[in-house]
Amino acid sequence: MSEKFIPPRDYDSLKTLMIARKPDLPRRLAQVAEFAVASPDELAFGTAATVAEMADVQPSTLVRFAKSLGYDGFSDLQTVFRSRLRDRWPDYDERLEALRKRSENDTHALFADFCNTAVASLRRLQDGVDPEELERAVAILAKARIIYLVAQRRAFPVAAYMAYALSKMRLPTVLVDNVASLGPEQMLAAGAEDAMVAISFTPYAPLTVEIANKAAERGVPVVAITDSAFSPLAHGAAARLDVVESDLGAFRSLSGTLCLAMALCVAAAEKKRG
Amino acid sequence: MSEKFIPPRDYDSLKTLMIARKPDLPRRLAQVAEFAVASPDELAFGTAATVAEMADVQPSTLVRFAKSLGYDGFSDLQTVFRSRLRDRWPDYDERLEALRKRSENDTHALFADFCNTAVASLRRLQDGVDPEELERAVAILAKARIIYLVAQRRAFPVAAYMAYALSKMRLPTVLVDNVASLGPEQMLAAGAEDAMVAISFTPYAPLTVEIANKAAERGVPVVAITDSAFSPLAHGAAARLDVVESDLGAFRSLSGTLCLAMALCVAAAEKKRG
DNA sequence: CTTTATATGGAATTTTTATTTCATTTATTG
DNA sequence: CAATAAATGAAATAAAAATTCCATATAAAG
Repeated sequence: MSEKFIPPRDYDSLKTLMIARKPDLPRRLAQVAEFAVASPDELAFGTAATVAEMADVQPSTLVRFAKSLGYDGFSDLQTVFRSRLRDRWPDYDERLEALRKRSENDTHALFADFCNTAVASLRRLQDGVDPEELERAVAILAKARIIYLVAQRRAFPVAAYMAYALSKMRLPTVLVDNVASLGPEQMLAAGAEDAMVAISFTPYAPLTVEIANKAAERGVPVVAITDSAFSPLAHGAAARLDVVESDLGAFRSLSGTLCLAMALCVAAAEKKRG
Repeated sequence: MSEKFIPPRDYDSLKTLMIARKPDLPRRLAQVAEFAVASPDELAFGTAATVAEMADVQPSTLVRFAKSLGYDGFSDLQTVFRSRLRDRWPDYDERLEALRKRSENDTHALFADFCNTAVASLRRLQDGVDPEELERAVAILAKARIIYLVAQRRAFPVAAYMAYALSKMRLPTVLVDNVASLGPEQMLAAGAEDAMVAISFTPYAPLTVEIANKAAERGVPVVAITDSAFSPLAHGAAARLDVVESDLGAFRSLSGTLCLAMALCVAAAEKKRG
C-alpha cells in the first residue's frame, strides 16, 4: 500500500518532494499535491472534509495521498503543514513523551533536546518581541545614571550576566542580589534619573515584585522582563518585554531571555556613547 | 450560562478582552486566560485535550472559558486563534527581509543577531560534545554527596542557574559565590565523596582555577566546563567538557553552556533517583 | 476487444474530539 | 458556623473527524 520511505518532517522538504513526485502521481493525487503547494495554510488548519472540498476531491483521496508519500495518514501529513506555521519542530510532543521514558544513560540525547528546545525558544522569541517596546527600554537604560538589576531564583542568572556585561561596558550598575537580605536597602538610593531592570516569571518572586513596584512608585523608570501582561511587574513598568520560553519537562530555557538581556545591554551602551 | 456579548472575532480584541477580564475570572478560568495570552500558538493548533494538559486544567474548563467570553464553545474560540496565524503569516517573509537590511541603531536587529549567534552556538555544540565525557560527568555528579559549584565573572550565571536547578531537584548544592571573599573557605569541607563543577573560559578567572585545582588535589572529583585541553582546569579534572561558543563582537553567547549545564543537572538527578 | 491492474467516489466504520452532566469541593453570605 | 451559591474535576455522552472498505470506473496490457 504505502512506501517504506521515511517522509519529510519539515515543510520545505515536503514541498520539494510533492513537486518532484507530482508528474508520476495519478490524476487526483496530483490534484491534491497542487492544491497543497498552492494553499499550505488550508492544509494546516482545515479538516480532511474541508480540505477535500476545496481541493475538489474526496476525503479518502487525501488519506491516499498522505500514504503514497509515506505518512501514516492525513493527520500525520497535517502535522508537517502545521509545523510550518509554528516555530516548533514537528514531533515535539512525541519527543517530550520520549524524554519521560528515556533510559537514564542517554545524557547526550537529553542534551540535544535541551538544545532543540533552546533553539525553538529563540526562534519564537525573535518574532515575538515588540521592537517599539525594546527601543523604549534601550532609551531608558541609555539615559540612566545607575542601572539597578533585580531578579531572584530562576531569573537571577540573567541579572548576574547583565551586571557583568554592563560593567564591562562601563555603565554603572548595581546588582540587587539580596545578600544578607539587604535587597530592599540596595536600591534605596535609586531615583528618577536612574533605571531598574526587573526580571521575573511565573511564579513571580515576591521580592522582585516588591522591589520593582516600590521603585516605580518612587519614580524610577522600570524595564520589566517578564512573561505577559498579567505579570505583577506589568503595572508599574515604563517598558515591558515579554519572553515566553519553551520548556522541556519542568525546566525552562533561559536562552531567549539571555539574548534579549544581552541585546539590551549592548544597545544601551551604544546609544549612550554614540 | 453565557453572556449575550458578541465575542471578538479577531485576536487582538480577544487578547484585550482576556486581559481586562482576567482579574474577575475564577481561578481556573484566569489560568486559561493567562495560558492563552502566553501561548496563543498552542490554542490555535492544539485539541481541547492537549491544551488542557498544557494549561493544567480540565478540557471542560476550556469550554467554560470559551462560553464565559461569549463563544459557542472551545472550537468557536479556537477559530479566533487560528485566524491570527493566518493573518500573520503573509508578512513573515517581508519581516525577515527587512531584518537583514538593518540600520545600526536598530535594537531589534541586534537582538536578532544575538539570537542567530546563539542558535549557531547551540547547533555546533550539539555535535561537538563528547558523549562519553558527558556520561562520566553525570556519573560523578550522581554519586556526589554535595555538589560544589565554582564559577566567576562571565561563567557565574551558569553556576547560579545550576544551583537553582539542582536545589529544585533536591540535590544538595553549594554555590561558591565568593561573597565576602569566602570562596576558598566555602569549599573546605569538600571531600572525595563530594563533587565539584568548575566553569571557566579564557581568560580564566584565577579564583576558579585555584579553587578547582585545590579541590582536585584533595581528592574531590572535578567536572570542568571549559573551552579546551589547554585550559588550566584541564589538568586536575576528572571529566572535562569543552564548550566553544560563537561570539558576536565582544560578547560570547552563554546559551550552549547553559544547555549543557541543564542537561548535566537533569541527567544527574535522574541517575541518582533511578 | 478482453483481461488485468489501478484509481476513484461514496458510504460504513472506527477513532478522536468536543461538550454536557453530575457529584464534590471550595468560596460566599447571612 | 451553617446555608447557599459558585467553581471544579472526572466521567458520560454527543458530535465530528479520519480512516477503511467496497463497488464501480478508468486506464493499460495482451
